[in-house]
Amino acid sequence: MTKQFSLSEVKVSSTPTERFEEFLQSRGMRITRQRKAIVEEIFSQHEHFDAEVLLGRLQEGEQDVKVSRPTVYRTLNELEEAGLLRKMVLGGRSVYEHDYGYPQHDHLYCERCGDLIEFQTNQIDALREEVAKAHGFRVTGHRMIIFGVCQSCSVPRKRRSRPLDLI
Amino acid sequence: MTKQFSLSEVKVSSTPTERFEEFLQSRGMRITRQRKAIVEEIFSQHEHFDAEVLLGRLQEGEQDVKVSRPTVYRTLNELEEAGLLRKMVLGGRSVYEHDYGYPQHDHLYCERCGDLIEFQTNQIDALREEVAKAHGFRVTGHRMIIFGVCQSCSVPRKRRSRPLDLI
DNA sequence: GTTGTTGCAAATTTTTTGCACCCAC
DNA sequence: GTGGGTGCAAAAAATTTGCAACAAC
Repeated sequence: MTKQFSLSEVKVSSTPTERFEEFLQSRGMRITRQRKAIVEEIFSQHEHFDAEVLLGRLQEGEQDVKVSRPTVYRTLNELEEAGLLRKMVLGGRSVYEHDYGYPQHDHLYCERCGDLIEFQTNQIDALREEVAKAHGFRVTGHRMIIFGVCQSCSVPRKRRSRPLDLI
Repeated sequence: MTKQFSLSEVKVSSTPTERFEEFLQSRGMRITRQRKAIVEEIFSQHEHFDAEVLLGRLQEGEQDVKVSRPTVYRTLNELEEAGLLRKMVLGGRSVYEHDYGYPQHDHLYCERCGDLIEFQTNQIDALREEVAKAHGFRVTGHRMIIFGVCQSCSVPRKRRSRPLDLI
């Protein structure tokens, strides 16, 4: 027996693929080989990525399914709508990350090496609600990025008499 | 006497234009009519704007200075570097706001009407430092946007039995 | 068989760049 | 006068779209 639930029971989807397929079905959209390939590629590893990187991963080697650039873009939008991906814009391109089966978090962004580090704190939720209430807003989400320089990038190579940005 | 300080005293700039000119001089860049026109147009009103809107404002009517699109983009970058403007990306385009002589704040963004509302709280600074310290980050700034639906957009036209996103 | 989906090529949108002429210093 | 700045046109980069062929239901 490979499944825990029989067909007549209420199905609680556990994998991103399942959840995406439910989303598609609920909208009368089709489960295609391309969409399957994209979701599986995305959730095969937990990293931040952009459309171009994903396309590269889908096209490298001999894949059984061909996926084009427009389809990648279209499917990324669908996955975002389905609540499986979160999008943010960094340096002019859209960067995605998993937003399913993964705790809510925010980011530290190193302006020097581009590294994106996740952090989590419960303080943001409270703040979010407080602010929203004060303005009569109904919150659907938030995005917070702290910009700066990460530890390894701020290790000085040589002793400097003045910081870089004053030169 | 129109100035409070003599030429030999340390100058404390008060207007955005002055500050930008100091920035330019410190970099060996020139104070041109175009750059002047752009700064003055931007700081003549306190609103969020994007490159296209600004260009429109600079070109409408009979202006004494002609400013082209590339110059607008180049100057916006300079103003950001000078610390006079803050940039954020919303809906695929860069949106700017004043970042000089104006208190630090963040935004509520209405996903329905696109309205951008400023809010301020001292809680974010503390949070920022706390998180940064924990990760060995040197913070240079942050950006926080709360997404949702504003009060006027969430006023129901008719009584609905189910929320929109379930249809 | 219908109707949504895909790939292709082309279009769009936003922003940047090369370069000859121009002007601030 | 000299070197940075500007406008123009063109390029670049990211993303979207029209459409005919295709495939999921």
